[in-house]
Amino acid sequence: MKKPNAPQPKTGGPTPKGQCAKRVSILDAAADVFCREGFAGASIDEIAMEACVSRQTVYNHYREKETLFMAVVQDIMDRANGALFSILATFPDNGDNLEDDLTAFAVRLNKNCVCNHDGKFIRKLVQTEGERYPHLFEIWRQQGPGKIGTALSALFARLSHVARLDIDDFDLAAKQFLALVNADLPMNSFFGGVPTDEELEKAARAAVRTFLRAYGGKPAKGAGQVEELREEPV
Amino acid sequence: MKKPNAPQPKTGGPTPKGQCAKRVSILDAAADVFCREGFAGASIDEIAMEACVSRQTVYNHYREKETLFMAVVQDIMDRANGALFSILATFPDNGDNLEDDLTAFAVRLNKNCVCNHDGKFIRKLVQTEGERYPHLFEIWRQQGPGKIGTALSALFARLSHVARLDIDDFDLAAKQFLALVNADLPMNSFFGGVPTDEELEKAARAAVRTFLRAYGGKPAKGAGQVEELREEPV
DNA sequence: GACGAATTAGACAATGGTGTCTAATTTTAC
DNA sequence: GTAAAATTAGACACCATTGTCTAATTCGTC
Repeated sequence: MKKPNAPQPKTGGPTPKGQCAKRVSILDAAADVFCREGFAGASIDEIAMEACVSRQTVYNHYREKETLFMAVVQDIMDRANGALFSILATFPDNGDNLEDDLTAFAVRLNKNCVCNHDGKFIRKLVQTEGERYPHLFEIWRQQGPGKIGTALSALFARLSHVARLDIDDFDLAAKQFLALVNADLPMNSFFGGVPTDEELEKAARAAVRTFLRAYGGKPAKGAGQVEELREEPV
Repeated sequence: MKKPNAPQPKTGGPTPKGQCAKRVSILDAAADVFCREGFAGASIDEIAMEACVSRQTVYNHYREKETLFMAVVQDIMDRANGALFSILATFPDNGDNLEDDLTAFAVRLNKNCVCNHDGKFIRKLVQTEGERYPHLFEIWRQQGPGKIGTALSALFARLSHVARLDIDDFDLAAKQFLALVNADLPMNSFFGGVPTDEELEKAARAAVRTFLRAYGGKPAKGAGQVEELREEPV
C-alpha cells in the first residue's frame, strides 16, 4: 500500500524552491483555516484553495488531515517560541527606569507574543482541541509559550538583584505580572483585531504601575545601603 | 457513545415532567456536546443519544441545529448571569477584615462563575464561535458575565468608602482584581477539571495580598496608626 | 379503557467531507 | 533536450451529517 512516489528526504542542500514554497503556503493556509473553523470545521478543499494548490498536493505533503493539523501546530509553536525568547531577551537588566522599561517590555511581549496571530491561534487551539488532543496541551505547557511563566520568574529574580523589588515568590510575581498586563486589554483582541499601539501602551503602563505599587521599592526604612545590593542566594 | 436508551434522565431533584423534562434534557446534552466538540463537530445524533431522546424529538423542540445552539447559549448565559449576581451580592461591605473577606469572595467567584461548567463553556464559546456569530459575543459582553468588570468596579467604589483602599481608577482596579484572581490558577482548569478548594483558596489569597499591597491602605501619612498598615515584608 | 399528543425507530434524499486514483500537464534536475 | 518528479483537475467510493417523512408506539389525561 505504499505510494509509488515516496518523497525523497532532501539532503539539506538547495531544496527546490517550488516544493518548499508550496509546503509553506499550505501550512500558512491551514493555520488560517484551522484557526477560523476549528479542526472539525476546516475542510481540506478550503485549505487547498486558500493555499492556491490542488487538494492532491496537500495530501502529498501531509498524509491526512490530522497530520497536517499537527504540522501546523508544531510550526506555530516553533515560531511562537522563537518570538517569545527573542522578547524575553529584552527584559530589563537594571533598575534605572523600572516603570518605563517594564512597560516597554510588556508592550513588546503583548504585541509579539500574546496578541499577534500566533498567540491567538495557540490560545484558541489549546482551548478547543486540548481536550481531544491532550498531548497538544502537554507540548504547549512544556515546550511552548506555556513556560513563559517560569522564564519570566527567573528574569524577575535576576532583576531583583539590581533593582528595588520586594518580591518573595518570583514565580507568583511573574504570573501576576502577566495577568496584570493582560487585564486591561480591550476584549475584542480575543479574536477579531489586534489592539492598537496606544491601547497596548496604556494597558501595559497601568499594569506596571500596579505591579510596582505592590512589589516596587524595598522597605529601605531602617538601613542606608539600599543603593547597591548585597548578594542573595537564589 | 453512551447507552443507546436509558429512559431515566440523570438530573436529580424536582424532575420536570413530560416534555419539559425532555427539553431540559436536550438542552443539557446539547450544551455538553457543543462544548466538547464545537458547533461544527457536534452532531444532532450524539446530542439525542446523550439526552436519551430520539433525533426527531430534538428537531421537534428546536427546529434546526442553529436554533438549538442559540437556545443553549441563551440558557447558559441566563444561568451564568444568575450565579454571577448572586455572588456579586456577597462582596464585602466593610473593611474590618479585608484580606479574608476579599479572599473568600474571590474563591466564591471563581468557584461558581469562572471555573465551573458554565463559565468554561462560555469562555470556550466566545473564543471559538464568536467570529462566526458576532452577536453572540455582543450578547455576552452586554448582558452576560462580560459586564462583571463594571459591576465589580461599582462594588470597589462602594467598598472604598468604608475601607482603607487607595484606588483612583475603580474600573481598572476591578479588572486587575479579576486578572490577579485568575493568575495563579492551575492551567488544567482551562478545560479538564475544576481546581480543588485548596488551589482556589491559595490562588485567591495570593491575588488579594498582591492587590492589597498595591491598593490597600490609604496614605494616612498625617496620622499615627501606621503600624497596622504593612507588616512583615520579610 | 380510550383518545390525542408526544415520542420513537427507521428509512430517506441531499449535501459535503475525506482520502484514493488516474491521466494529463508543468516544473525541476541533469 | 530529456527524464524524473511534482502538480493538477477531475472522477470516484465511502462515510457522516442534516433535516424530512412515515408508521408504530408510548404517554398523559380524562
